[in-house]
Amino acid sequence: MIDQSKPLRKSQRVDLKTLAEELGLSQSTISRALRAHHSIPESTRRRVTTAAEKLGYSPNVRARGLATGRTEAIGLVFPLERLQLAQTNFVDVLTGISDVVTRRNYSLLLTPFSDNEQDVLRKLATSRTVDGIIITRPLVDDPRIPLLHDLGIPFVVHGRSDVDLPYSFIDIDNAAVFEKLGGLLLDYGHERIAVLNSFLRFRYANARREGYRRALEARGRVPDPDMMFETPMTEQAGYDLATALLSSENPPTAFLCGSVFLAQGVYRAVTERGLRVGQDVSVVCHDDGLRGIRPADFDPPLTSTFRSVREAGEHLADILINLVEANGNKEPIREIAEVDLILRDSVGLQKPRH
Amino acid sequence: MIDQSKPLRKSQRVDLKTLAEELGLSQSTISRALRAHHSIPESTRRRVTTAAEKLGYSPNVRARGLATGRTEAIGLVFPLERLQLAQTNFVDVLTGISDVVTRRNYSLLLTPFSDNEQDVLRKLATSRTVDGIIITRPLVDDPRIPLLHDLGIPFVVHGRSDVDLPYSFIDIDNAAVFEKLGGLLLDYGHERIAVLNSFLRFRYANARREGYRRALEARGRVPDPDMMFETPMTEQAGYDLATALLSSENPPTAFLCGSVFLAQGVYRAVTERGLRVGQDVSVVCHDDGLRGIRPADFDPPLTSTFRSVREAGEHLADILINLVEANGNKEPIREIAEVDLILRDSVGLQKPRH
DNA sequence: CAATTCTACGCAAGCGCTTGCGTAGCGCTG
DNA sequence: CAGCGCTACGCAAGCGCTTGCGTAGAATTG
Repeated sequence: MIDQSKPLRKSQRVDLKTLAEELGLSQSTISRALRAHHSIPESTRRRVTTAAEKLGYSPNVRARGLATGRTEAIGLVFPLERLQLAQTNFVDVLTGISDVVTRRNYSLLLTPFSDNEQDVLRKLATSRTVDGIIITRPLVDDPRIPLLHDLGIPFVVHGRSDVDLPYSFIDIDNAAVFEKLGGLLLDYGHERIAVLNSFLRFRYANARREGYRRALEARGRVPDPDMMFETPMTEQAGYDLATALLSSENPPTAFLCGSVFLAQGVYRAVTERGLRVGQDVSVVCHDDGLRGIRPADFDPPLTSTFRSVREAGEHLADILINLVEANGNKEPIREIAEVDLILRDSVGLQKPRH
Repeated sequence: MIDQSKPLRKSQRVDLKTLAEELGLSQSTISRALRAHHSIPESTRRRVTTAAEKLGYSPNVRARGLATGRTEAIGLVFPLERLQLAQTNFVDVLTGISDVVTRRNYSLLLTPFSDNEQDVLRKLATSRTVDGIIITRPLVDDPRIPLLHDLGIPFVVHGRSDVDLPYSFIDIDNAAVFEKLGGLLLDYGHERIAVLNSFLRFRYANARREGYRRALEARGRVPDPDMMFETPMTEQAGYDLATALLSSENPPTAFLCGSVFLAQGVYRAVTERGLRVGQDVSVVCHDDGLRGIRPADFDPPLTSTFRSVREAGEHLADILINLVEANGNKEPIREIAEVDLILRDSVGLQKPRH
């Protein structure tokens, strides 16, 4: 344990001044050398960087932030329960964000809230803790967007909102999701389709409903309000609903689910009643590509639309950081990704009723 | 949309100076008033706070941080894959941490790394981005601990390491976990017990092995190296291993699993072979109390030791923040929590072999 | 070789906040 | 009413960094 090779005197705070004295240069030169300013010749630059390395110098981000107005950190604001719930796509989004943030040498400030989101956002923005903000799951008409817009901080939304402001978002074509999924079931002859959607206050759920309506309309039909449900996107909810519906007097022959978790619950209910998915009952859903739950592994494999929410996370972070670094000289980014409909074995022709 | 009640001129940066001019006071007074310094009378304090509220002032954390040396943020450093994997207790720990951090008005800096953890830690500490650091899953002899210790930044470890330094940690008695679990199986007469442990480089896995050894020893027996496994803590790993073992010529009659995921896999393997857990094969595990996977809901309910890893997370954050606020005038906190052994129905007497 | 242009670096003013020290002006006391 | 201690506040020096502007001295030019 006798190790004299330790390069730095322990916990002696080493700052620019120290470095400057050590090298007989001014702070400005050191600073510029470290930031690779062009006015500094390669030779001294190297001298500086090696000295910095040796002394274990790394700039005080608070001071730098004060001077530059930049933090090199972005914030992710979300309701705490999205972390608490087991069945959520949040962690997958987080993973994507986290990945890019790390790669681009930024920091990620996790900012959960319980009930006072507006305050949290306002404080995060005005305290200049972060350079930009990501928010998720926008409502149909989301007040956070005008708020952040007024606050003048770069932000990007995972999903969009029907707000007439120039903000950045990425989204998938949620109307297309339910239009494709619904259309498939209709084309297979299903007449009673249970639609398990999320809560309509969320823009994406709303769009999905509209997409389903279009699928019906294109085939000369109209929605049956009794078959449209707003429900949490959990296995249990799917199970409960499916169980109830299947034992009703006029049970659905197909289920259109907003998430894999719902579909999972529906599978369980169907199986439990001795029925067979894909034969007696058809099931489809939208798949976010979550870790650990893959439609292809269902029995039978589950037909679904697909778009990786983790990639969405990566994208969000990239867009936001670009926005930040462009310093406001950048048009809002608005991306609507296509979804793929992947046919597997969970859909069959509607059987004649007996 | 004609709303003249908007309280603040949009995005005009409002700082201490602005406030000071607005109120005809000095910056110092404003600052002290906002921090509720005793030399400021209640009356002016109120005047200041209401003005601050009205103008939407919140202090620039970078500047404050520079002046005070505090960030009011803590960092969580972890390998990125702990987020990527579906089966991990990491998100539960994170949830606990996140909860407390929010409650105590701190920020949480998520700092994943891919391969250069030491650098990340060093940079995080010396750049003064955070006031303290949480690290997880220590090795038997973990180099991060001396590093952080030398760096002189407050930190706390989730789990402990056999390093002779005064650092803070919380842990469970992992030896007791496998001693209890193993003892139970032994007392039920099992002779061939497959032990599915994590990798021994981790201190906790090591301690567990030792605990199991003690359980054996107390009953006059010695470990069978062929029955001790180091494996990822996933369902698939549990399934694969159990499948292989059950079809070997001298199959185990019991499985001691390090995690619920492993146990889940073992259940699947057992069931698939037409055997019955609790009758033909016994299974026990340690349960971290993860979201969405509860031993009590297994079929049959799974006997396990229990300690909530989410509470551990809460605890970690609390301890670290206390440490930070004590400013180094605080002895290291070392807590080793008890685990409860909860008997359910997954253990039966060893059947006589036929 | 004087005039000019670079090259390589230094000065010093912030960034927005905290805080040790100082000081008017007030009400008391004796 | 001089002397005193408070009360309520202001001054100004940082915290560690960035950056616009300035300037020696070397290199280049005609």
